[in-house]
Amino acid sequence: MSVTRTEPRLDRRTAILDAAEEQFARHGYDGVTLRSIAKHAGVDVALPNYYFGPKRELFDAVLLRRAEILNHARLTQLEECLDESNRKPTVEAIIRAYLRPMLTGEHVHEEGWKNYYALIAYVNNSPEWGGQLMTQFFDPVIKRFIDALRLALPGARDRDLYWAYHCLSGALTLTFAQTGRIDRLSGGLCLSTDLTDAYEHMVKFTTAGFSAFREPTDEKKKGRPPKRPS
Amino acid sequence: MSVTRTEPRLDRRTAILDAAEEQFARHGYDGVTLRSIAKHAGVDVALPNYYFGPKRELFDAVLLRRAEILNHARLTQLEECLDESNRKPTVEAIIRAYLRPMLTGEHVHEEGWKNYYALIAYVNNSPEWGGQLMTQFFDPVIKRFIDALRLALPGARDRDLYWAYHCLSGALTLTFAQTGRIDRLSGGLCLSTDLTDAYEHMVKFTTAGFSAFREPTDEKKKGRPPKRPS
DNA sequence: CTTTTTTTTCAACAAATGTTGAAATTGGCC
DNA sequence: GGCCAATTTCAACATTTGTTGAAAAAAAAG
Repeated sequence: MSVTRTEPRLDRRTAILDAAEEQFARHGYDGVTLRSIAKHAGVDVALPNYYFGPKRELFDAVLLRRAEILNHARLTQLEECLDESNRKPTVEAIIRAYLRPMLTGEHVHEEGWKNYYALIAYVNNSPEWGGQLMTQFFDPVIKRFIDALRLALPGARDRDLYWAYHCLSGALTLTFAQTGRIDRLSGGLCLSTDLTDAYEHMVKFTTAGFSAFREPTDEKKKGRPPKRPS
Repeated sequence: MSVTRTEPRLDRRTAILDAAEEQFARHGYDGVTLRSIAKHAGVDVALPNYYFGPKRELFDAVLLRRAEILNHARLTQLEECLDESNRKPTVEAIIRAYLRPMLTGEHVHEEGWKNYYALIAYVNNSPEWGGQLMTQFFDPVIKRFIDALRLALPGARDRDLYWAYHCLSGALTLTFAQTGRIDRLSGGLCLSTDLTDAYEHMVKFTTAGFSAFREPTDEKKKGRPPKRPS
């Protein structure tokens, strides 16, 4: 029952998690077999089942492992940003707090974390699990960021903030999907592996995007006078 | 060799394509079996192979079927926008030309097209095929849009435009993934199925995002915000 | 040491997978 | 009708899949 001592069984366990993380991120849930995971982890086929039960629960375990760490890192950045600004944060500062842990954090060059982020990109865009899993693992923290954005954009409607976050989330996850598309499209001018470059551009783009909702515009103002009594 | 008359063989063929489209969009390439496709199409298991060859070529056929139509619709909108503006288009007009066919076009309520868009969302974020397939099917048209954006943002660097398009693409594909996440996150305030609402918000967000690159900021000049002349 | 518990291996299971070749059916054309 | 080609069905194939139970090995405990 020792805690600090490196228990040998954990080596196999984390090896399985690491291998599963990489495989799931690369090929998706159905594109991966337990046998390939076991082979990459250097263990027997039956071992994943011994530790994690059925395949689906192994998938959840992979997702859960780093979720808390990421959430904690984001919340730390957010509170720091709120404190420094005396609870009057700028939009850019909030977005940087949100993106920094993933794009310029300390573990940004660790292969394991990159695989994890790619996996999140897969999950976020998956019609099967996107809604359920992202809500379960990340939305509590996202709500905190929305709260902060309300402070930075007092005029904006909630609906606008949610849609804006939707855009931010889509851009971020596409970045981590690491498809290499932007490399080809730009003829090598942009590198999908250059996360620092991606970070600066995404900050600028999404900050402007959020700020566009600073004051709510009349929704239906396309040549027809609004019928709403206001 | 008649053209207009509905040839009976085409019924089975398109039934297979429709079923494959829906299944692939919902579960991804590896999450779908030829048997489930055949069952949904109401045909024998061997028929997909007869028409399209191996599974992977059926997948490509699904992707290809509507790609040209979508590309054509987008180019039409773009040229219209360029003509109307005397080759001095606004950013917003270009973005609307890009999004309109998918979000407010005539076939926006056809189930087949919605499935197709969800499939593109899947492909765009897939590390396996994202780079290859999106480049092959869509990037020629995207380059035309980048050209137009250069007209609208003469001061922007090309690298900025590519990254900005990257953000737009990520937001758009997440919209079509139809995960329902924004519904839960917003507590029902936003509906992922309300494409008109998504359209207006994405236009506003991404227009501001692109416009943020109107003048290139000095890359390494953190403490000095540039003064916009206006 | 012995005993007990935990971990790992091994072999095998039933079910499901993509694919194929031959047979059966259909439809068009003389 | 008969003939030919295109289409569809059927049955089966060799693999591969996730999972399991028992045996073996390793580790921990006494």
